[in-house]
Amino acid sequence: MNRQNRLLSLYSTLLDALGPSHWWPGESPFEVAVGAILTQNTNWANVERAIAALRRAGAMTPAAMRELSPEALAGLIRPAGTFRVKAARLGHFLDFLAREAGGAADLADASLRFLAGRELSELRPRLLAVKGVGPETADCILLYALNLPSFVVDAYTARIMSRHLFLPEDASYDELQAFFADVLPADPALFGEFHALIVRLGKTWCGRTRAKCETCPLHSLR
DNA sequence: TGCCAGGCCGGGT
DNA sequence: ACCCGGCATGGC
Repeated sequence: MNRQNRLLSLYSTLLDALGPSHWWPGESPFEVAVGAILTQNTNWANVERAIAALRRAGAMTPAAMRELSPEALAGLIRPAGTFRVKAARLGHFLDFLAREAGGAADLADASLRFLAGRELSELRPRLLAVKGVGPETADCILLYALNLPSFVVDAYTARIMSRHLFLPEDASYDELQAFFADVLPADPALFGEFHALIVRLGKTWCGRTRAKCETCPLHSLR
């Protein structure tokens, strides 16, 4: 079986076992992007507390968040962990948005409409140039906030590909991304659902240790 | 009680 | 081009 068929077969197995994902959880493109930064190396349950605090403070638009002092922003996102680092990273992302926006009106709502219609090949390098936005965060923003077909790779992807499809454990981000993107149709809905399924599988069965490996829905595929 | 979670950066080899 | 320590909360 070729790579495309193996990946599509993996995809249907996951979809059958877990059902559709309804991802990324978020009320707006801006909130999705904020969540992508907050979830770096962090449990999503803690990110939700931080997002709730930002909403309560009325800070879930670029303009409103920019009004906060770094200390105030850090205080609101404290439950997400590494909060001083993440407050600075959100600040850099807000600066990026302000540079890309056409005017103040663009920053007043959470739609990020002013980024719609850009080319993926132009936008990705610009996001990667933002301090605190690495490849996974950039791809999450591109895919889930802006609906552009950029395949997202994370720790679960690396583990699952190495354990179930025998890719090298030390495969790089770009290699893993190309493994999917080179053979799958560049469809944001497919990319989004595929990554969501991988994370949901990973949370339950594919942690750093192999404790639950035996009961994984993919175990029979090996 | 440690270990872990949907990474990334900066400084050192 | 890698390798590593730091960042930090809350759950199991």
